This record gives sequence, structure tokens and C-alpha cells, in this order.
Amino acid sequence: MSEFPTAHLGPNAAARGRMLPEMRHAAILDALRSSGAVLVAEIAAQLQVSDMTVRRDLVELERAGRLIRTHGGAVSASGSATVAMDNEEPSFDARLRRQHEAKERIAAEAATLSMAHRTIALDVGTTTYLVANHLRERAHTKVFTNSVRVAASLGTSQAEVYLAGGRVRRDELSVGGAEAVAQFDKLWFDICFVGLSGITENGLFDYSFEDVDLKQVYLRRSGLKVALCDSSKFQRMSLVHVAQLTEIDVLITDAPPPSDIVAALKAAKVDIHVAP
Amino acid sequence: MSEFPTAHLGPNAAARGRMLPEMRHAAILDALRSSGAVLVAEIAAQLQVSDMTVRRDLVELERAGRLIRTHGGAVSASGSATVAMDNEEPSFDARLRRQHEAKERIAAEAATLSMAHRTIALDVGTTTYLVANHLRERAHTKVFTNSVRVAASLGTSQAEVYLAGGRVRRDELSVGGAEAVAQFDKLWFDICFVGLSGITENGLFDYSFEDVDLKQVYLRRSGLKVALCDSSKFQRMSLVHVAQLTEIDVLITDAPPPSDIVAALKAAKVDIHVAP
DNA sequence: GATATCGTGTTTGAATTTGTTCATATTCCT
DNA sequence: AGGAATATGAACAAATTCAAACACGATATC
Repeated sequence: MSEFPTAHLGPNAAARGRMLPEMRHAAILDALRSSGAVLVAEIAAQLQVSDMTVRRDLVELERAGRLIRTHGGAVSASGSATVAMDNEEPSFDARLRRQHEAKERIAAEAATLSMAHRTIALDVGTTTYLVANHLRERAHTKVFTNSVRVAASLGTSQAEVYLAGGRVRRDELSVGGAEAVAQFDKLWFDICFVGLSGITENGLFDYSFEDVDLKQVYLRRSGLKVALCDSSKFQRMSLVHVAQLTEIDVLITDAPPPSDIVAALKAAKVDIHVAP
Repeated sequence: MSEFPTAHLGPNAAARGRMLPEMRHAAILDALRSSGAVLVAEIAAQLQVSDMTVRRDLVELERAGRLIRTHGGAVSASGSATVAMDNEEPSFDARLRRQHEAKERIAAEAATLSMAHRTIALDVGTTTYLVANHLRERAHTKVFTNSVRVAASLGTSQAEVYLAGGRVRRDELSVGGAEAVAQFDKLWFDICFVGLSGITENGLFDYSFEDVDLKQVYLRRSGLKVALCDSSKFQRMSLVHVAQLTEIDVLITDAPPPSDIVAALKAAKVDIHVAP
């Protein structure tokens, strides 16, 4: 950490010396993560800056949605769940915002489609994460996933959650590896929802080869195989080929795909759901 | 600090210093959850504020529908639940606030102790969660856990995280079950940190029988077995007996335990670390 | 090298919160 | 019932906290 003497008050006080705003922000969020609330005066003393500076930091952090300001300090955002789930995560957050409305429509449609099923497999990804939010009130439903985010989100809901075990991928917070595959390959799901990063007439693609193994497990071990794919991903290939079009039963998207993809999907007997 | 020792009334006096209104609200609701009813004077003494302030808090909380005010205090809103169950486990957030400073000191000590080790097993719980925050910068370290919270927290850090697979327990977000046990029982950890909810000369105790299986795995499969236990848990038994004192190597706590526990620990050859 | 820009600290007055006092209302006890 | 004891709420005072405006220094830009 810091090579300054420190040795002050506080558990990990980065004191004295010039300090970049980002370091202060990190310190504030760190304190918030461990105690759920911070006080302006306390932070100011610990970081050796004026109250006003701390307040300006808090304003900025609040605008970014990382905390909620109150009189005298701030409390943790996202309720006070302290799951550190909604923290920066540049990639995931950025992707979540991108095409958000389309993804939300797709997620709602997916939730409707899942109504009749009791064991649901949920892949990793932003769209599937939004699907999870729709399943919160669903009692007597078992959700199987390899996404730590989905597990954390549904961990406070009615649904029963089963998480695959194994190595946790950084940032994406997905679980992968042979162990996870073996664990889920023994099961059978009524329906699965698989996220994608690209679709062409040649099949389905994703950028992370670490997550592909489990996508294939979901597709192999489910009664109804549903792919979720917003319109920005049409005609895009990515790093890894996940599956052929014939390997899915339903594609949920937000706009009609180009005609060649439609033709290929028809040939593969895939239902196309365009979310309203 | 220029205040009283404060450690007189209440099992967990979260007093001292300034306090955000939100923290008071949380404390009130927490007390309400565990005992079903609260008294104005009691809360005021415990939080070191005037009665009037407590009343204003209660007015606010009543308007929000979180409780029902009575003469002299308030009772729980959703009357049905909250029957003063002592074996009931309070919410994660409530436990995180309770004895927070002590837990943070324990966590820092645990982090220091873990320095020399490369594969670390981290149990579920608030104290172990705080330990995780100290491991964020630790590269080339593998952390094994059954806590979704720990995995989410460390998922954006330098450390490598391995999560056990299985059923996710509601609220606590811990993974449990035969699958998880089998998965970790094949491994060997350099050091493990196990959280507790009680310790007596007869051994270690915990609220949740669902989490005990994995605690025992950690203790069975680790080179150095470390228990984390703040001083409010001395002489307290809980639902489940986790292990004998002889089954751990180190106990980290925040204050010297009562003499009979010390004697029993000495007999069991357990190192006692009192975090400064 | 001069100027603009950004971040920070200080001052000031306003807004919010908290503590205190004192009538009034409620509960408890005999 | 009556009356003592206590809780309550309104009003006010004191203490904090907030935010806008300005000043200062450092860095960036031309």
C-alpha cells in the first residue's frame, strides 16, 4: 500500500501526503463496505482533508450511484446489502447500461416464458442477470446458475438458488472449470437461458471461452433451450463458437433479425420471440 | 477519546462518537427484530442520545411502516414474526454493525497471520467477510470459500477465488450441502479462518447447522486452524456444536477471555491472539 | 512565460438535527 | 376512583452540518 509511516488512527488509514481523489474515493468505499456507513468528519480526519472535500467526494460518488448521502455522512447503496455487488465493475456495469432497454424487454419476455417451469438454468451475463431480477418473487422455483451476481441477487428472494462450484472469474464473477461442468452435467433443467455476444447464420458466439463450457452444458441438459440476444449482436462473431443454431429452441431478441439469420433460424426450427 | 468506557449496558453497545440517524434507525430495527419490542429510555441509553431524539426516530420509522409506536417505546410492525427467538440468526447487516470495531481488529490480525500462506480457506460470516477485505491486494493467493459475499468482494481483487458449489442459503448467502463438502474435502489448505457465534470451555458453537459441515471440513483439511471470535461471544452456546477446542490451533479475539476458557484453551494447546 | 483550469481550503449564512424545558396526556398503583 | 409517576409533544435554544462563493496554489495549455 502506502510507503508512508501512517501508523495513525483507523485500521488502514492512508494518511498524510498528497492523495489523489480516486484514492480517497477508494478509501471511502472501503470504509463503507466494511461498516455500512461513514461520517464526513471521520473520513476527513482519517484522510487529513477538509470536510468540504469529503462532501464533494460524496456528491460525486452518489452521482455514480455508489452510495447514498445523508446528513453527516453516507450509507451504503443498494439498500444496505453490502454485497459489494454494485461496485464499479467497469466492464459489467458498462455492458449493463449498453442497450439496457432492449435487454430489459428481453428479460421480461424470458421471465414470462419461464413461468411454466420449475427448474431454471441461468447463464452468466447482463441479460440473464436482468432475468434473475424477474424471478425474485417466484417461490418453489429452483434456479441453477454459475453467476455469483445472480446468486447474490436471488439470495434474498423467494427462489431457491444453486450455484456451481469452482474458480471465480475476475470481474464477470462467473464460476467455471471442470468441477462446475461436472456438477451441472449430472442435472436436468426444465429450461435454460443462455446469453450470447454474437449470432450469425453459422451459430452462436461468445467472447469468453471460460464461460462457454457451461453454456454448452446448459444447452445439453435442458428441455427448452433459450438464447437471449439483443439486436446489436446480429451478424457479429466473437472469440468462441458456442453452438449451432439447431441446438437452441427459442431465440428471444428485441428486433427482427436480418433476413439471412431469420432463414437460418427457420431452417433450424428455432422459434423467434421479438420482445415488445 | 474523551468519552466514557461505554462498555456497561447492553450486550452490544454501539455507542460512542457521532452517529448517523440511519445508524440509529438500523440499531432500533435490529433491537426490534431480536426482542419484538423496544423502550425509548433503553434505546436512548444504549445509543447515548436523548429520549426526544429516539422518539423522533420512532415517529419517522412508524411513518415508514417499519414499526408501531406504543407508550414508552415501539413494537414490531409485522407482528406475526419476531417472537424473541434466541436461536434465530440476525441479519447479516445487523451482525456486521454489531461489535464492528472489534471484528475489524480481529480481521486485521487474521490478515497478518495469513501473510505467509498461499491457500486460504475462508468461512462464512461477518468477521470472515472483513478478513476478505484485507486480502484484496494479495496476488498469487488462492482463497477458498463457501460465502457468496466473500466471492463477490474478492471477485474484483487480485486474489484468486474458488467457490464451493451447491445450494445457496438465503440471506447469509452461504453455499452448503453434500456437494460443497465433497468438493472441498478433496483439497488441502495452508490456513483456514472459521467464524463462530459462541465459545465455552466445551468447544465452539454456531447458529446455523447448515454451515457447520463446511466449518468442520475447513478444520479437518487445513494446516493451521484459526477461529475468529469477538468477546461478546464468550460463554455463549448456540444451536450447534462445531468442534472441540483441541481441534483449533489459534483463537483470535479482541479481549482476553474469562479465566475458565483461557484454562481450557491452554489445556487444548490453543494459541490466543488478542488483537490490539 | 502568461493564462486557463482544476482541485482544495476557508468563510459565511442557511438548513438540519439534537437537546432542554415545560405544559399536557397517559399509565400505574393503592 | 384518585393521585403519583412517567411519557409525550410543542416550542425554543444550541450545536452541527451543508452549500455557495471566493481565494489560493498547482498543473496544464497555448
